This record gives sequence, structure tokens and C-alpha cells, in this order.
Amino acid sequence: MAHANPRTSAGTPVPSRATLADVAKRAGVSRSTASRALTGRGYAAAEVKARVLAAADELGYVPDANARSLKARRTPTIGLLVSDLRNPFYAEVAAGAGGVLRAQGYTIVLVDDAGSDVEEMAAARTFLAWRVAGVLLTPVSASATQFLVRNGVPVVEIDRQFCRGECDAVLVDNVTAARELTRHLIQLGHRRITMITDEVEWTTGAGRLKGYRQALAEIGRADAEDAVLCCGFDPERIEKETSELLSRRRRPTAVFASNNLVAEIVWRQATRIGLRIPNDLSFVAFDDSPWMSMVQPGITTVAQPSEELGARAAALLLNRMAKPGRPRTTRLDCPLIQRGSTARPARRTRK
Amino acid sequence: MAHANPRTSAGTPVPSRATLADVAKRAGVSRSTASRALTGRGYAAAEVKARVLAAADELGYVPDANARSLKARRTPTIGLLVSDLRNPFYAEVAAGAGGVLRAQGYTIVLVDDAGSDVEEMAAARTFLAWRVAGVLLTPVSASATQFLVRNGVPVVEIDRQFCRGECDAVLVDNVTAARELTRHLIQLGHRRITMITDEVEWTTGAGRLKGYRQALAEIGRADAEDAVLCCGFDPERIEKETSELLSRRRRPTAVFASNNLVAEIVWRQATRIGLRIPNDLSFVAFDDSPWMSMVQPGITTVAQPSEELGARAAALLLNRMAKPGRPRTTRLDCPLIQRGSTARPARRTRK
DNA sequence: GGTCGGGCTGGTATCGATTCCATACCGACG
DNA sequence: CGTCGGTATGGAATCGATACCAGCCCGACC
Repeated sequence: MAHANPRTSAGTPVPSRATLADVAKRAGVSRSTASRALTGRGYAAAEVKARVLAAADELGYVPDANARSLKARRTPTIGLLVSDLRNPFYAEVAAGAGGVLRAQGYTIVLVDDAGSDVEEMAAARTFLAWRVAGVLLTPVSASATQFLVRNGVPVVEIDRQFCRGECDAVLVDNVTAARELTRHLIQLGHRRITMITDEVEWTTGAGRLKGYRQALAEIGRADAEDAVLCCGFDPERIEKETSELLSRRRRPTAVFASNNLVAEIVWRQATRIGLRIPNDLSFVAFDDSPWMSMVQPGITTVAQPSEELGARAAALLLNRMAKPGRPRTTRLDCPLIQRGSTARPARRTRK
Repeated sequence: MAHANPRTSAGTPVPSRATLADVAKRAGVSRSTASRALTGRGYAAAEVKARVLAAADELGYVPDANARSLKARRTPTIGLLVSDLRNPFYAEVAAGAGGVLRAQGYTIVLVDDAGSDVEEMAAARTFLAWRVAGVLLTPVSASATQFLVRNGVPVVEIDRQFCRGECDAVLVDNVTAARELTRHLIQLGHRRITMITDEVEWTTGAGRLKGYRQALAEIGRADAEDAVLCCGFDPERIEKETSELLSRRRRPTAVFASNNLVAEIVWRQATRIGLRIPNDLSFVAFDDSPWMSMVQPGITTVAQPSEELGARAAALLLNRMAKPGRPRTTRLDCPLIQRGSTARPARRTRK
């Protein structure tokens, strides 16, 4: 249903607060004058201005943002849609964006869509209803973005891209980073490298897969398609398939986890099974996460500049709101961080 | 300045979108009828209703939340104020609250105040301006809460409490949990246990300190006040003082980190110095964090039910909005999670 | 002295949705 | 036949802030 009324809220109406009219009356001027005195737009005699300001202070007047937005048909508000706040990656993206936006006087309306495209679409409707000035999102489908763009809302896709050419995007260079990471393993002498990933369809999964393949192609191993373990998003399934993979007699000498969630599961399984890293298994991950620098040995990763991703996206959005133009895609680099989880493969794997 | 105009937003007004009047005209009815047909309040003939619904769909009508809120003088929106989204604790609180609120049709306005009371107060003004139906916050001072309460906004304090008796709160039982944690160390035979904390003034720091002291008092060691290292919030200072403490000849046999931030720093210093946990040093922390179950050995902690903290606070807020009443404080338990970071103290420390 | 223009103020329409009220129609019933 | 109750609809006021416009005063300048 397209217009199910968004739950007309609960509770009682807020207790009446001072309005502009109250301030005006107390200062003995008209609403127009009070407005001018408070906003500083238009003429207001210094003496009158002081009186109005004083009246406002005494009444604890706080202008009603809804009324203001209604009249202005524009709100100093940005919609922010992420997939899962509990994942440090998204939390940092949100923090990065929040810093920039708050500094510019914008308020954030936050929605966590739990990775569901239905929730994502619902959030898009909410944003539109609030007439937000722009939207930042880590998309899980194309539809929400398209819906917003069609309705004239500036949108910036973050981390993943579903609507290339239709809106701005701030991504990381998944291909290059994944290639570097894989090359690193290859240089150490690894040949049986399995990539474990949840998906290979989105720009993230696809890009990382591509980089991984490129590196393998450089040593003539492009055909090793069976070396990719794509498990979907269900943690239990990832757990099961990983465990199965690592328990094989002829298991890979190195694994490449495609993001921090997968990495955590893989690492736990490897540890549980008793594989010593890096002696028995080299381990790399895409997307640095706090624990990766704390476990022993530390995990070799490419670090996504997650906070910067959010900050850049916010800056780009503000720019785009100021002056429309052709959509641009920004791609940030992910530095390779070498820690102790990678080493030469053990000799026993030689045939 | 009380009324600095909240940056009158940037950018151009949103492109005009379909309004209720457009829908009404298209369906050949009045705005009143269209409104009744869409909201379902009041009479509307089935045939007319269908026509209005169709018109709305065709026009892609999305009701303006600002206009609606203005008229209703109430918005289905909750303000959420946390100290640092990058800290998993706050991220989880936010996620927990978000789940409950979204399910009830509420939208979240999020502010991250970076632990600053100035930002906190600014956020309170923003919330008031938006006429939010209620506010959830992890306070860093009393003023924002008091300001909101005085203005009739239902508030729930989370994790910390500055306004006891003035508003609801959802906390954890800091005293009991800290006592349990300390007792655990004592039972293992530790006598020189240092608590490392950033603050001892807020209900969190104070409560944890109290529990720690209670446990020590049970074995007649209540006087060991010098055993508390209170370092403030600056990471470098915590680092320096911790490092100094752990490098002493006669260092404690166990340390108790008062939260996950402090714990991370302490743990890193201990590791850097080369102390083996738990052989050279037993280590416990308040506030479980993902890395604590991944490092070897895992860290013994009391786990704050952070997500539940958020969810319960949200539920409590909704309740309070529905029917006002005396403020209530809910206290959740923190289960002790024993991992490998605690053991009997080494014999060398006997005198 | 009359006109001009700048400083300043208040009245009023407006943003979009909701809601109260007046009106109108219909069948049923006294 | 007149009236009543229930269904249905449109007109108009309202929420709070803003902005346009008309109009005022006053000094300056021709």
C-alpha cells in the first residue's frame, strides 16, 4: 500500500511552547518584525532587535523547525541509510558523514535497514516525506536510489554502487586493493588461495573477485574458479562451508576473506580447528576491523578508509546540492597493511 | 546565542512534488475528501476512496511529513544522542533502540555529540526545534536532559544517569558487576589489583569503583585507594600512565579496566611491554567488546547488554509517551564472562 | 516646498495536511 | 409527509514561520 499512514505517532501533543507570536507580543512588535529581528534577514532597528531577543530568551523560544521547513520547502536535514550499525564499518561511515554534516548545520535522519531492500525502500519513502535535502546510503538494491533520484533528491551511494551514472558515488578501489592483497600472497609463494565471500554480485564482491582473479591471471591461474567460496549472508552457512573447506586434506594454503564479517567467521573457524596462522594457513582480509590488529598474529588486510568514505560522501552531497551536475564517482585507495597473518606456505604442501 | 538561525540550509528548494491538492483535483474531489480517503479517518465512499488511491499512486504522492507534523503538533520522531558511534557500545545501543522504534513507525534523528557537553546541548535544541516525541541519550551532563524535561519532552537516560528522579533511565548494575569481577580476581588469589579508569564521577565510573571497593573491603582492603588509576579521557595519557604502572618493579598482579576503550589501551600496553596474560598479569574489563573474545587468551569481562539497553530504553520511552508517570530507573544485569585472561597470580609476587 | 529614497514596521498570503462544521442526500419510521 | 440518523462531501480555519508588499517617517537634496 503506497500511502499507509506512517503511524500517526503516539502520545499526546507536545505541551504548547512559545511561538513567534508570543515573542512578538511580549516585545510589543508584529510577528514580521520579530521574525526579522531573530533571523537577521531584513530591517530591524537595533533597539527593537534587542527587545525581541530578550523576549525570546525569557520565553525560551525555540523556532519550530517543521513550520520553517514547510514554508521554506527545504529542510536542513540529510537522510542516512546504512545496512548495519553494529558493523564497525558502517558505524564509522556514519560517524564520518555525521561530523561533516553537523559542522554544516545539517541534522541527520538515520535509518538502519538491516540489509533488507524492503526496509531500504521504506526508508526512501520516509526521507522523501521529510523532504530531506539529500540522502547518503550504502545501497542494497537500485530501487531506493532510483526512487529518490526520480523525485529530485540528491543521492550519494557509499561503498557499493547500483546506480552508476544516475547519482554520485564514493567507493573504494576494490579491484586494485584485492589484486594487491592477492599478489602479496602469491609473492610469498602461495598458489592455492581461496577467496571466501558472501556475495559476488554487488560492486564490492564483484570488484574484489575481479582483483583476485587478475592477480591469479598474472601467474596463469585464471582458471581457478573453483577456488572461490561464495556462501551468501547467512553466518551459519559461511561457518559451515568454511569449516568444511579448512578441514579438507588438501586445503588451501591461504584464504582471502572478502570483508570483516566473513573474516571474523573464517578466523574463528580456523582457530577452532586448530590451524596455526600463518604456519598452517595464511590469512588476509579485505576491510580492516579493530580486532584484526589485536589478535596474535595481526591480520594482514587492506584498510578501507571507512570514516573518510562517509566524510567524502557528505562533502560530495553538499556540493551536489549546491550545484547540480553530471554524477561523479570517487574511488578511494585502500592501503595494504601487513601484519603477521601471512607467511610462506609450509613445505608439506609441495607435491 | 539562543536563536542563531540554524543555518537556513543550503541548496535549492526541492522540485515541486505532488501535493494533496493535486491528488484531489485528479480524483475530482475536494482536499478534505482526499485526506479522509488516504488516512482512513472519517467517511469516504468506497468508490471515491479507490479513485483517490489510484490518483495518489499515479502521481507518486508522498504526504509531506513537515506539514503533517505542523498541523498535528506532534511528530513520529525520536531524538537519539550518543557519545561516539565508532565505539561498538554506542553503536549497539543505537541499533537496539533503532529496531524497536522503527517497528513502531518512528523515525530517528541521530546526533553524535563526541562526548562534548556543548554539542549535547546543541543537540537538545535541535530535538526541541523538531518537536520530537521523545529523546534517548547517553548523557555527558545534566543540562541537556533538564532542558528537554523542562520543555515537556520525555527523556530516557541510557547507561549513565545525571538526572535521577527527573526522567527515566536504563542503566546496568555497575556496582554488582564490578564487585563480581573484582571478587573473581580475589578468589584467584590476587591482592594487588589496580583499577584503571577514565573517570570516577559519572554513575558508570563511580558505580564500578564502588563495586571494586566493596569487593576489596570484604577482605579488609578497603584502604587501597592508591590502587585506582584515574587517567581522564585522553588516550595518550591513559597509555602513558598505564605503561608506567605496568613497568614498575612492584606492579599489580591484576588490572581491572573500567570500559572497553580503556581496556583496549591497557591491553595494548601490556602486550607491548611483553607481559604475558594471564601468567604475568591477570586482566579483566568492564564492557565486552568483539575483540575480547578473539584475542588469545580471551578477556574475562562483564558484558553490558548494550543492544538490550537501547531496546529497553526505547520501549520505556514509548511507554512514558503514552502515559506519563513517576520516573523509573531500570537496571540490567551484566553477566560475568570468564575467558582466559585471569589466573592465579605468579608465586614470585609473594613477599 | 516638494520629491525622493532609505530605514523600518505591520498586514496578509503562503507552505501542505488535517479537522471541524455546515450542508446534503438517502432510506426508514412515526 | 416530516423528521431523524447515518453516510458523504466540500468549505474554511488552523498549525508556526516567513516573505512580499504597502505604507510610514524622516532627512536630504533640488
